[in-house]
Amino acid sequence: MTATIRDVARRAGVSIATVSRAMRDPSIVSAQTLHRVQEAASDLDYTPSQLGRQLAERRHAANGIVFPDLSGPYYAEVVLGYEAVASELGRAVLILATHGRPAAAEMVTRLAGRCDGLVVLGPTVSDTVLLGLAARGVPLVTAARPPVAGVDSVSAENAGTARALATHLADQGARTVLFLGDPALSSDVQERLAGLEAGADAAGIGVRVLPVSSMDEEGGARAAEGLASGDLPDAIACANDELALGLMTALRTRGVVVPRDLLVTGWDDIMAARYAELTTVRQPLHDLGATAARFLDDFIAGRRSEPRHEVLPTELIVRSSSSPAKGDNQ
Amino acid sequence: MTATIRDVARRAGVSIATVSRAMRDPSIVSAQTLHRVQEAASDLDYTPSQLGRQLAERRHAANGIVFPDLSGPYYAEVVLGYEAVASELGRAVLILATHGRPAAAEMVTRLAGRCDGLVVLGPTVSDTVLLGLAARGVPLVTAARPPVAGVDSVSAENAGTARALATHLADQGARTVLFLGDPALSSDVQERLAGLEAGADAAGIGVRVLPVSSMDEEGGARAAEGLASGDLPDAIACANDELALGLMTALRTRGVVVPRDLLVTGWDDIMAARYAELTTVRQPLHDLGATAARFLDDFIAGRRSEPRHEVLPTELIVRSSSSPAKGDNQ
DNA sequence: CCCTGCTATGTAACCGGTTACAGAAACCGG
DNA sequence: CCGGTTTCTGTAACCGGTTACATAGCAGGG
Repeated sequence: MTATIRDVARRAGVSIATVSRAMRDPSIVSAQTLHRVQEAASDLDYTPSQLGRQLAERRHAANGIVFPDLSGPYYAEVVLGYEAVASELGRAVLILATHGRPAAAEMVTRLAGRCDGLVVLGPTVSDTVLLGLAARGVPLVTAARPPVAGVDSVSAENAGTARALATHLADQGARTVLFLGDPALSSDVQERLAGLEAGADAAGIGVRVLPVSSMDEEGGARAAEGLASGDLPDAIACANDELALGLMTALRTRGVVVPRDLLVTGWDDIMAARYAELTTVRQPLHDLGATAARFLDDFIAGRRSEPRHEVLPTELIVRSSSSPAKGDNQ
Repeated sequence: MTATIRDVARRAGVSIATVSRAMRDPSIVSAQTLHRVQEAASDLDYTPSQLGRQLAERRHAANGIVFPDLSGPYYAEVVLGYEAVASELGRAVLILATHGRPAAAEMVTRLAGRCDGLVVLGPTVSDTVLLGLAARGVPLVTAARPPVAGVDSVSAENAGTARALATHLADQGARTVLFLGDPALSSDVQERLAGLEAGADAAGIGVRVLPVSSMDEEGGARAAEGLASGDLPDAIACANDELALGLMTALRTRGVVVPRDLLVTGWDDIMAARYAELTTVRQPLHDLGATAARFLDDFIAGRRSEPRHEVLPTELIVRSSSSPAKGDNQ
């Protein structure tokens, strides 16, 4: 068995209190005692038990982060930004992927019992669950999902850039735009659609909506199959890049040439979008996670006043999928 | 303050032992008592403290996973596979990204104190650190790095598929192959190079090695600049996809046409490789993580006998970057 | 020389659970 | 009606730390 503080105390001929003090703050122990304790500790290869410490201090020194998935580049990058800041602040990071499981609520609640605070990303659990946690006093920050009353949130701007996207498509000569994605699925999608519609209205062009079975390449490919060849829109704005990529690939096999026959845009600016020459919107993913981590830390440390809701800026990236003029290069 | 087991016991008029029993195994408590305890617990909104429980049970019910980074799709996918299995086994997952920081060893050691076991991926900490942890009795599994004596490991096959890759390049008519990547950087790279050389030898073609400054797109782009225009090899085999993608993009701006002038291959089969039509090698990333999680669990549960070293199969994916015949489609 | 104040240390009460052990109550067959 | 089980519950000792409070020793000022 591994050595405990009592073993060290016995060996050094001091009390456990002294050992504890020597470990946490060497300056409050006499030089001689310190030396004896350190000797005993290293002899026994002693490492203070984090559990004992945490129980006594009544803090976990850990934060949790909950996300739907990690297979896309999206959440991975957010998690990474989060981890970078959290570990800098000396907190461990617990992750939980919900994968749309129905037991998600229970899993999140259990997770909340293991950490000092939680960041919840995207469509993972219902607002009810979050309100329940907040009521129990669990420090909470949401990211990439609609703000919940009284809970800090961080998200990326949607409507404004979507509006700019509509303007861009109109500038490229599009008269009819199809929005590919299910607004019911997430508030981000809703906001993107709303912005797109606003921009389209202003430019005097029309927007139709086509829901998808899933927000991945497969969903995009399926949507492509469903499009009537005779009646293609001028442009298809997809709710994310994966949809757009799947769509473009499927369209190509049908002989539709992008952007000549049809403009296509995505959202997220994942790495593959660059190589597919896909026009898209870049989000500050890393920052999203990092900001969430800082908000959470402020909250835990009691430095927050009112709930904050930060919206980070996004950027339209025009590539050749929506802009024949851009040629084949970026 | 949140309710403790003693509050519940007092309210239900029973001892804390009874409350504990009622919470963990309702069947060993009389129906009447159970009801009273449950009532009291729900009145007080009682949730057992994980910390108290963990200390008493002397287990964390959590595993850690250490990786260099999460920005590429590589580790993200492995982590995800790991998380899926671990959470199924009822264990929380703690993550730690080392980012090549020198303090990594200390961070890993601290992490080890918070979980029942650890999976260590790739170039994160030295073998010495791992041996130290193993000696302290920390259950350990390594993945995507060379096996350490006495420690379970999981990795993906390198040499065999690299050999197949060399054969493929020779079949495509390449006489000279340049390997792009620094073998000193990781054992995976070493093995890939060794396999490539073996295959090239067998096919009677030559291999040169060009180290890179970094294993990302930037590194690939820099390497492209360094190539003498007059003296291009027939093929460039890159140590990973990002290098290959960066290289191809840079070559294109120089007017070099792939695959007409030069064949290029990567390794990993990240999503962007598909869109760039890059020949590459697919690794079972999700499986890598999942297998590591199972190994670790077996170890912790005491079900292991001898250290195991599993090598998962990989698959050569030929696309048009190395195969003019493939045309522009996959 | 005594009193005061400071430093270094020990004692013991936590933190919030689990569980070995023991005792009480109820139930059983003979 | 009695001894032996079985079932349920309580007592108390952990798990491994932190820390409030008490105390001893010692230096310094009056």
